[in-house]
Amino acid sequence: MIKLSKLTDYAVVILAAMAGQEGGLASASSLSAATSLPEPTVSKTLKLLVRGGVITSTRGVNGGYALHCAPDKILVSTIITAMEGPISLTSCVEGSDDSCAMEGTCQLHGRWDVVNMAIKTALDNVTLADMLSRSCVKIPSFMEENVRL
Amino acid sequence: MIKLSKLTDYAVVILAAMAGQEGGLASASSLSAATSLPEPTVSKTLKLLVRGGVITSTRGVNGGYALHCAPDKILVSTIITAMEGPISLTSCVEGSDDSCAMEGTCQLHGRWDVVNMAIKTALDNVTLADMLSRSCVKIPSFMEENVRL
DNA sequence: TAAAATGGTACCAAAAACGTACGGTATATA
DNA sequence: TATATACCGTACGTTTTTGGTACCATTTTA
Repeated sequence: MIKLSKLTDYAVVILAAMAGQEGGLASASSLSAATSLPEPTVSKTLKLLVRGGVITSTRGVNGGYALHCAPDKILVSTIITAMEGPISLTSCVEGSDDSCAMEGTCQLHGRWDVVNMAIKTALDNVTLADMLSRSCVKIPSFMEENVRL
Repeated sequence: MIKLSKLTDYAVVILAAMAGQEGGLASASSLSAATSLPEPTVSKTLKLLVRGGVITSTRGVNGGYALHCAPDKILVSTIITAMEGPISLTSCVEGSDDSCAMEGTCQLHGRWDVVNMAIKTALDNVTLADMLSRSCVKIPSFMEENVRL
């Protein structure tokens, strides 16, 4: 089904809430209230986003989270990578620890990188802002020209 | 991890074997021998590829499988769709049976379609032939021009 | 009629995802 | 300095998905 995890979906919902509120830090609990998502889940999601560099965190009283940069500067690929790890479609390419089981016979070892790069490029060209724009009138950046890919 | 299932990986390996052998039909058992993959797995994979229209099948004695068209006409998106179902990243958009749990609060219901389309477009521009070309000199079709996506 | 080959379905074990909980650490304020 | 707030890291049990296999039905040729 080539689908993303629910956590990634939540991430965008949460980021949308953060982008919506003007200024200041947002705590995990306030974002939980804003999104109607359970607090532990929100917290878990935020931690991953911090680790991925999508948002920043401030500890202590009055602490919270904030977008690391403007929504139109946050790439969807960055969000997905933060939530799901590196974007690579097959186990052949992801890690070097266990080499492909059919090393000898597999005639296209690593050729998935062609596809991986295509997807990576596609995701690099969609920003959080593209996803947030409610009016369907706006044309996402990747459709502005008559590009083939 | 946004990764494909192993079956999809096997599919490409099998398709490579089919593209490699000149003419005639290939049976599941012969493809099993050619790829060193267990026969039941090969069989299962082939069934899905037939259903997806990637290959054709002939029943009965001397039957077997054949590519539906030339490798450079077979899109990676077609292969992936055959093996994993429709390409849509989140459950929000895939089926209409269970509507999004946070219908009211989710402010970007369906906005993943922007990303889905980007990925679909990317996969539509890579063919099986692109993946099979062993010489790294060949430039995949989607890289021929200076496209942004 | 028998053999070869695909078609469809069902099942079990393994792996991954989901949701949650718990203890730790940093920081502002009283 | 004490305390409350809020992030940080890890771990655990349940549920879902995937992976691999088996079984029987159907089709076609010799």
